[in-house]
Amino acid sequence: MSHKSRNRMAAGRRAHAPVFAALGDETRLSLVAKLCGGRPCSISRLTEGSRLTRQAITKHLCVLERAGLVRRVRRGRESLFALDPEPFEEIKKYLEFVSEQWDQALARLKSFVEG
Amino acid sequence: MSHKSRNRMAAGRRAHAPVFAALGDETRLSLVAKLCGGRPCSISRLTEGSRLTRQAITKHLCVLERAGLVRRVRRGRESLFALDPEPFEEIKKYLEFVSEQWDQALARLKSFVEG
DNA sequence: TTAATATGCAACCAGGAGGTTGCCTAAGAT
DNA sequence: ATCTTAGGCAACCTCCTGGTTGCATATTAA
Repeated sequence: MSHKSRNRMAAGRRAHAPVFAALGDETRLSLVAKLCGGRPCSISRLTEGSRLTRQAITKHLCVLERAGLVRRVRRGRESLFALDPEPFEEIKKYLEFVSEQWDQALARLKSFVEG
Repeated sequence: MSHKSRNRMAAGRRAHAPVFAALGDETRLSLVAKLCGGRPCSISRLTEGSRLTRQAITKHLCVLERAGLVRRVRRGRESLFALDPEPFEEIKKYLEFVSEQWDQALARLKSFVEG
């Protein structure tokens, strides 16, 4: 692997780790699921049906926001949150890259064994 | 959305959250990157070039192992670790599902506005 | 104006995560 | 048999995380 490629991968790690971390929590995954509906939701609305406090949900939303997975826009007295699909696409590409590397490595090992 | 579908999604969250969490750390992503090479690596080998202790790396490997991202096999006095691509595929599918839901929701909103 | 709703802010707490050190055991190498 | 290397185990520390409660503030509704 080239130096450039290695640096790119290291940069990718720094960028992707927070996104993975933000998704690494059941509560936050359920928030993401609710926001998949397409229409922005207020904090109160997102808290409905949860056993957690509004503040707990707020914190989780902040985590998602810091990771860029969600955007907040203030409307009147409420904070509306909506999904941002871009980071999802990013880490999907990253996972595809990992799979690809893995497959190529296996192919090399196979040809080495056979050759 | 149907009840079945909702239950399936909740089960998916329970299954996927730990995987995302395991990937939500730069050190562990770099370990994954090294293991993408295809050949199993010992703990000492994976520690080489890191500023962390062998024990720290061991802990990270245990996290990856608990999440199913990595498999350990003992050979002589060393523990060899290899990637398991299956969980990667799983969360990739999950991300694709999220994107899909999002796109469909957007399409519905669009037709609602236009109609 | 007054009441109700939606949110923000801060303090606080328990537990877990990431990391270190020290010591012990097992397996190769000489 | 002895030395060296790879790894496991446990204690310990610090900081972050997930969660709570209490109170303050800004809108909206009556």
